[in-house]
Amino acid sequence: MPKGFGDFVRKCREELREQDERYSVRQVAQRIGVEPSFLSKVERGDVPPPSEAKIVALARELGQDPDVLLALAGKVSSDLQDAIRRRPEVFASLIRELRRMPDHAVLRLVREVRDGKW
Amino acid sequence: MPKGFGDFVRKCREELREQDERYSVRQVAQRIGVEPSFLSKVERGDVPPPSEAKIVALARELGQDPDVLLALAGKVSSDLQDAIRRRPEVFASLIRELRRMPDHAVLRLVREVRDGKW
DNA sequence: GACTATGTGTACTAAGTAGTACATGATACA
DNA sequence: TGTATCATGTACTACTTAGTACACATAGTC
Repeated sequence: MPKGFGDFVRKCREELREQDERYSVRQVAQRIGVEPSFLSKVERGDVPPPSEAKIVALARELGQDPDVLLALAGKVSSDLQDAIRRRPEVFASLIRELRRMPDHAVLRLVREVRDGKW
Repeated sequence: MPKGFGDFVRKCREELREQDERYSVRQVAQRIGVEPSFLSKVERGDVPPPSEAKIVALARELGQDPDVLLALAGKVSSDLQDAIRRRPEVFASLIRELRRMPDHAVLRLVREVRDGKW
């Protein structure tokens, strides 16, 4: 783990804390359902990032995109994995094809699909 | 694991074996770099599917699509996961958008991208 | 100056992952 | 009839995951 996860979480939490006392390690830990010492170690990169469920809870708590936080933790949301596993050839070829495309190209694709031309 | 993985591997291997003696548990195990007893247990669902590397080697050996075999094992190829992790928002929205689309729609998309219209 | 909250250090654990090593009994063949 | 090959059963292990439990030192506060 390239240590980005813990730093990011700590930064987010401390920023929120400037406005609201309820964003201490202890209180956030309690709200997402882990021990304070564990969250402390996670933030300092002392232990690897927690499970997907806790990361999603943390993202909620910090007002961050769960997929981004999961990515920082080196993970991919299990519902995305499910989608790929259900149709491996299709999604594998799609992702490999788009891997090297710039963001705006992929996003244009998303919008076209969403606008029902398919 | 819904037990499909082992059965599928065994079926593939035994089919190949009708033509070629070299597809015994022992010899295949040796070629993919595991103990025969381990492959035997894998095929019978006695233990969970092996690591990604072994599954890919097995797919090669059996002439199967690695992504399909990985999917049967409940996994997603790590290079696909990497692609998603590098741009979580983009790929997450893309996959969630396409999740409920029929195969032919997604494949048409793949072809259009490949044909450089983007 | 006792009380409380805060962040952190130490020690431990239960379950899962990914196999190896070796022994056994059956089968084939020469 | 030995020997080589086959599939499989039993036992064990090192590593990782995902945390808990509790003690500790510090800082504010009533």
